[in-house]
Amino acid sequence: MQKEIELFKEHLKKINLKVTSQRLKVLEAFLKTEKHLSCEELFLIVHRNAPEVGYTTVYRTLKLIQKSGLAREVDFGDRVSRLEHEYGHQHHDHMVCLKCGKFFEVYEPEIEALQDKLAKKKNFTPVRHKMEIFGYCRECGKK
Amino acid sequence: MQKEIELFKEHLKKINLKVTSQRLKVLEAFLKTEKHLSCEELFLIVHRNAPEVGYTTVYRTLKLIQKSGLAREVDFGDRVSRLEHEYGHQHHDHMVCLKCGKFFEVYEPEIEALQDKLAKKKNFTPVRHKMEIFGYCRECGKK
DNA sequence: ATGAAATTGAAAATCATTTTCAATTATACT
DNA sequence: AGTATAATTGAAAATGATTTTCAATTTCAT
Ligand SMILES: [Mn+2]
Ligand SMILES: [Mn+2]
Ligand SMILES: [Zn+2]
Ligand SMILES: [Zn+2]
Repeated sequence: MQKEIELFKEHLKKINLKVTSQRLKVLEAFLKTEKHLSCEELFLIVHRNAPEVGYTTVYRTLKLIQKSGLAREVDFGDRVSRLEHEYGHQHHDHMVCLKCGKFFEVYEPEIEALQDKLAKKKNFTPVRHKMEIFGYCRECGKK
Repeated sequence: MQKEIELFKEHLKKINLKVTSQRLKVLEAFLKTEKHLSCEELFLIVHRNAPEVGYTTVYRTLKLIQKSGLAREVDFGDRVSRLEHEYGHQHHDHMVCLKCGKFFEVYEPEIEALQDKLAKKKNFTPVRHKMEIFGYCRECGKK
């Protein structure tokens, strides 16, 4: 976790932003929680131990965490932004159950390779992609 | 276009909803515009010829158009819901340029097949999926 | 220590979308 | 054709996530 905190501080320095206790508290709460967190969920976690940190600051800090490369946004189509760990985590995509809402992380190297190939064929320089398969999980699929 | 209108009317009948001039006006505007339209964009188009149709009705009708199978929602990550034609159109995914915002429709059968295979492997029953590749288009990629 | 520049949190604003509700309209059934 | 009933309508208000505003506070290079 120290490595991540250092990377975050470096990122702040690089863009002339200041290291504040609020920002560190938000970052640490994010790092300790290995989940796909919405801003609100993270605010509630931070708020428990540090009620002095405002909602707005959590929002703003989450943007910084993303930009520092420690997190990426995931979008399950419900119009709520969620963050997942990026640093030290392999890229992956998701399958989302339309009934119970559970989701599963998936990674298929063959698909990843074909995506790059497809982009190249179209003279497109890929930066990132998003793939979500919606359907019914093992339990919910049994009708 | 008549075929689509018939399908829409059938869908309404099936769920005991009424055929109204407002709904037909919204549908026709959608069918005539082969674009990835947001609700607001479609409202403006409808409004030109039929200022009596309200914003809310456009929203509500778009939901019906989706449910009738004539359109599907696309999500380019900007928190705005857009609809594209579904009926008579092959499924496809998108590549979105991070610089100029242009997007391209892509279809790669090998990827589609692997997605299904992946789902099956996880005992997941796929219903639909979404794949977007973000990056730089041919023009913007040249720096 | 000092001061310029950045940060903060509360409240207000924004923006897409959804809900509410009283007035209007479509449709099934005389 | 007339009527009853349930659905529909549009304007306005509500919602909910996110963003902006701003005066007070804090950081950090000097
Ligand atoms: Mn994940
Ligand atoms: Mn498309
Ligand atoms: Zn499920
Ligand atoms: Zn471009």
